[in-house]
Amino acid sequence: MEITIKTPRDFNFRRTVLSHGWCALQPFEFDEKTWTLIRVLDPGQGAPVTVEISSSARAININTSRRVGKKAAAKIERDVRHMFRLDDDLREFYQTVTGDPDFAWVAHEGAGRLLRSPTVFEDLVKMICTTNCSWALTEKMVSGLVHELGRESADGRRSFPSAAAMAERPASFFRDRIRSGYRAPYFAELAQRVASGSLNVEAWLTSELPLNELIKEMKSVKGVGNYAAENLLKLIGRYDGLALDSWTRAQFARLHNKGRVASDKKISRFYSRFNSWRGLALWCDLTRDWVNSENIGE
DNA sequence: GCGTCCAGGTCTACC
DNA sequence: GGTAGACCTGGACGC
Repeated sequence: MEITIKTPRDFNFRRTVLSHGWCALQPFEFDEKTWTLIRVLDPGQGAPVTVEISSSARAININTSRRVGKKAAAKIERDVRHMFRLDDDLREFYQTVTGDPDFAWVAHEGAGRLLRSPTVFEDLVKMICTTNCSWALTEKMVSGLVHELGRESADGRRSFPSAAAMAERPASFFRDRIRSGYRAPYFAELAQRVASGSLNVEAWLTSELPLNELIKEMKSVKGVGNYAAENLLKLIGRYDGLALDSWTRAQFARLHNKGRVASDKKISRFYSRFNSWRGLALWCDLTRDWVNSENIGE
């Protein structure tokens, strides 16, 4: 079964898929030969569905692993729109960067839409998995969660586990089976809070809290510090924070400081001209070469 | 084979 | 409020 979604004029499928590392973290799978993003989605009723997502002229095409009803199809479309940020309005951002010769390419290529998961919960858990470890360990922890606790689609692939599924497991499970180390009690506590309803992380998407209060709420989740909170903010559409980490600092040094370590203040000054869009400007700048000139187009 | 370092940080105790 | 030290894992590296 195929579902087609029209895309905005300034949308770039390839830039969005490769906007950051999420496309390599399960349940996402990226087929670079066919430029197809594959993952399991929970349609809300019945078994999970595997979707293969590709693009054509001004459209995203979704192939589902089985036929689904109207409600499920609508849920899948909502999830894909959410993941690819199709409803994000980046016109102000593009106007801002177009005035700068070194950043005009961002608008020209339609960069700036950061791929996200269908739920804030999934993004939050994954973000904690990226902290203080190698990318290989991040992949190991995330795939462990999917394989141990995800629901199975007909083709054997699995969804990302729900908070309820994770809440059924003790901290020892996350330590011994997921190999998440000191993060294990954090996952157990987070899943309990979300599953019980005492913490509604999905509400962050539409929160009208001032930035500082929203960050404070995010940091009430153990394992979430400045880096994780600022990256989560980017995924809910707020780009004030730079989310500096060892990789972004090294990349900035390479691109803008002749290979020498730059202070965080210097990095902050460099992007300050982009005001509330500075976090997104930084990310686009440092990841520009992730998509080369040969595969920018659709 | 073994020890050390460190990676897309965070938490806590202490000052 | 600022900071030092501890915290898990696993791969890379030097010996």
